[in-house]
Amino acid sequence: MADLDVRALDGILALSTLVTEDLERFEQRHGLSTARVHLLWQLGTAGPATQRSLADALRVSPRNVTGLVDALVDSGHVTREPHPTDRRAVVVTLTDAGRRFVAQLQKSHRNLARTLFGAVPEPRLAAFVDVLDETTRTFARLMEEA
Amino acid sequence: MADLDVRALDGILALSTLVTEDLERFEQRHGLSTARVHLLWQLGTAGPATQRSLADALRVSPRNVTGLVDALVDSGHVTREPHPTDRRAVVVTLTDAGRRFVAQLQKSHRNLARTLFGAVPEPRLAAFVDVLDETTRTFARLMEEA
DNA sequence: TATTGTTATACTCTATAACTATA
DNA sequence: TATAGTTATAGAGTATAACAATA
Repeated sequence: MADLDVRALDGILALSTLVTEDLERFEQRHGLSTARVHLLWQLGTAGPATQRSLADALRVSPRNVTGLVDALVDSGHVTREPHPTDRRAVVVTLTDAGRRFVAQLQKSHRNLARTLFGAVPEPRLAAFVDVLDETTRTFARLMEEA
Repeated sequence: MADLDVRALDGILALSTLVTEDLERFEQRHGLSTARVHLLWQLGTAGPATQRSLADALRVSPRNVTGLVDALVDSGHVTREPHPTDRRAVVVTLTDAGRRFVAQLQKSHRNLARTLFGAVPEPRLAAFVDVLDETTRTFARLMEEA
């Protein structure tokens, strides 16, 4: 049996893989890819945005955002609107269909959380979240230093 | 503050993202992509394999394996050897450089586990791993049913 | 001058289908 | 007939560089 810390890391990755696969099935049922769903999720949580700010938020190139927005305009999930004051920029906005999709995704996310952790007693789950939070903060700090 | 189960799920995904980014930096330092590293990792843990069995293990198409092996032969990490009994098949084997890379990757993995979880007291970490294991088993079972 | 977004180009990962050699 | 792997083709995601319009 591997060390406890390696088992913890492998466990995180295994569970994350299962969750990701579940998300991909959700995406496929809606005919959307992970990259496009990321963009929709970003719009859903942060509101309408220029392509430049989307590129920064998603940490991809502006050229990449052009392609993703093209596809999402074609599929009817977003629209390009003129920026009110900067005529170089466009504002990408969710359509009704886009908002419905994001709402379904959020609901699916909550359902998954309940399915996964609903049976874990509250004190154990609270301790679990604590370890997760501490570890994430520690790691983020270490990565900034390096 | 979101429900505890949603916080647990989001925490898993956030930590997994950080770990994945760390792995990608490691890969880039070695001039390898995630897909190629998966194949090397598979060879490192399960030993030499035919392309067909690699396609099954990685759950990608045989055609995809051809491309990945082509690239890894070019970069000197694997070789194609004739199959001892089946002249249709090739056996993909790690070179010395491939084995060194996998060994470094495993070492980096262990170091990361220690960095992440080394400061967590053993009883808390054991409880953490228990929740992780239970949740993963529950989820895997549910997905098989569906 | 600097910034926003697009066109041009290219690379990787991925898939399916048709094909060859072998089982 | 069935299987292992390759060639042919295609599409998505990603990147950089050059460019046009605007700030």
